[in-house]
Amino acid sequence: MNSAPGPSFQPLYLQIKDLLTQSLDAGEWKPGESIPSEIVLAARYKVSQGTVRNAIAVLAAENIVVRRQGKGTFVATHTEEQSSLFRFLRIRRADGVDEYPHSRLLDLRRGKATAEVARMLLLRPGEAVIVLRRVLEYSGEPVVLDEITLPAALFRGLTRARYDAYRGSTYSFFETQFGVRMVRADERIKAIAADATSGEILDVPAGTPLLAVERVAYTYGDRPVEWRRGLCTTRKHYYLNQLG
Amino acid sequence: MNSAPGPSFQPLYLQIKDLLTQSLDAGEWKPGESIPSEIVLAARYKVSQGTVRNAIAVLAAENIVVRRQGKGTFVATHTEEQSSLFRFLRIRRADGVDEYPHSRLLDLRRGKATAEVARMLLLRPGEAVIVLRRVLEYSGEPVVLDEITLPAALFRGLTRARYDAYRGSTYSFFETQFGVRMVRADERIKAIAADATSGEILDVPAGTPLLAVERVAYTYGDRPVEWRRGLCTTRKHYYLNQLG
DNA sequence: CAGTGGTCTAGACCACATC
DNA sequence: ATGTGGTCTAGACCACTGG
Repeated sequence: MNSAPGPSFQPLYLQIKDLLTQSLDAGEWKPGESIPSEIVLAARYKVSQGTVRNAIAVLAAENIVVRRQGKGTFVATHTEEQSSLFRFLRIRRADGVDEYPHSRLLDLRRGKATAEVARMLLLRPGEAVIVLRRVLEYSGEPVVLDEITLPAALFRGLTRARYDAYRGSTYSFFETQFGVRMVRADERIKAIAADATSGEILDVPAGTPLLAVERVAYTYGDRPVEWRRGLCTTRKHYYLNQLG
Repeated sequence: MNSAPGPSFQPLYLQIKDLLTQSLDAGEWKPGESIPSEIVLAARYKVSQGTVRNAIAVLAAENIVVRRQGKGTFVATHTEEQSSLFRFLRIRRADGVDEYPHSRLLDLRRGKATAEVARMLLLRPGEAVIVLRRVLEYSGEPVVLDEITLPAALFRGLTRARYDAYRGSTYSFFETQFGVRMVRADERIKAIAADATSGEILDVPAGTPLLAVERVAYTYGDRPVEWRRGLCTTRKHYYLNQLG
């Protein structure tokens, strides 16, 4: 069933991968659900099972889907899977204990995209955004002060009450409540001095060195949908990174 | 040619991968050289070409080898390959220009492993180590102050003169001069204040916030062979990380 | 041209999960 | 027992490299 070379020079399995990605993006299969079996997909796309396997292998390597022997292939989710709980959270306790922090929302406001945010999120300057400020607490102690900027168009109905009512990680919240699934992010880290405001919130003196972590997060198709800046005390915590 | 299940429950291709890793570790093929073709390896190990492909695919995913269509499969190296120039160097210029820094060695001394270093490098406390201090300069400006601790047993003959004489990255130096190839590293990042010494070297006032990046680097078989602590000014630079 | 890795297929069997 | 993904094989052909 080898398709003719055609105008596209992409290998078949990457074309299949793109088709699967489109279906995922369109919501044909939702996070946590299983996608059709390899045999069914092979019939659907008129290719061999091996080619489908190859396509799915790429999606699995990108953490878009998760394969479970004997059960099926599932759309990855931020909701379950402790394994990926720390995929987008690199702050760890210095004493080595694994702890997932509690989030406390400080405020939520609607505003217009600044030039910088508009550039990062590919919005028009002045386009409507939602800005959340929150604190991440480990064992009750404030450690991270986050400012999260979101395109309002994608997060209609996001209110303080809904955020507070949700149990789970932020990306789980975005995924289940707004259908926006984060698949990738870039971070830029600097060291800065705490100012009066952030120092007070994080319970450190002004001037204390903090990690400043700026993040752009992307959904399917490399579309940026979140801009974030976190200030983090590293008195009892550190940022963990694995270089492969 | 399916081998009997045997006492090992590992799939064949992972067993092949381990055999290849052993050969790499033993220096049968050196960095930059090509390994035998898939067909030759399949004959050598009495398995099908597909199984060898699978084994090599894992090694390629771990950046242990590099596959080049039409040419062969090569042992990855820190010496060539601009693509991997920044794999272990995450500090970038804030203005976006790609620049590889120049290294200036401050001093090199021999000493004994402290308890902390011994634990990190799996040495006996007091075992001989070599400690390098150096500055990374971008466009002539000091940006990173590194302290690098190495097990003396693996780096015999490492002298200031040899370090200064070498042209290329540090890991390229280790690889070509001492046969120690880094394949993986863990980093822990904190924000600290510059003290008088580091401030002077990095040309910032004491108290300036700096990134403190601690690294343990590993060679084949997850053996730790380098401990490093870098202090980095983030006035014109940042630490880049990609979360996948 | 020959040799390499890259893709695709078809089929067999294994390991695991579920009923 | 059935269905899933995981492994392994054998063979064909494609795309790229270099003599």
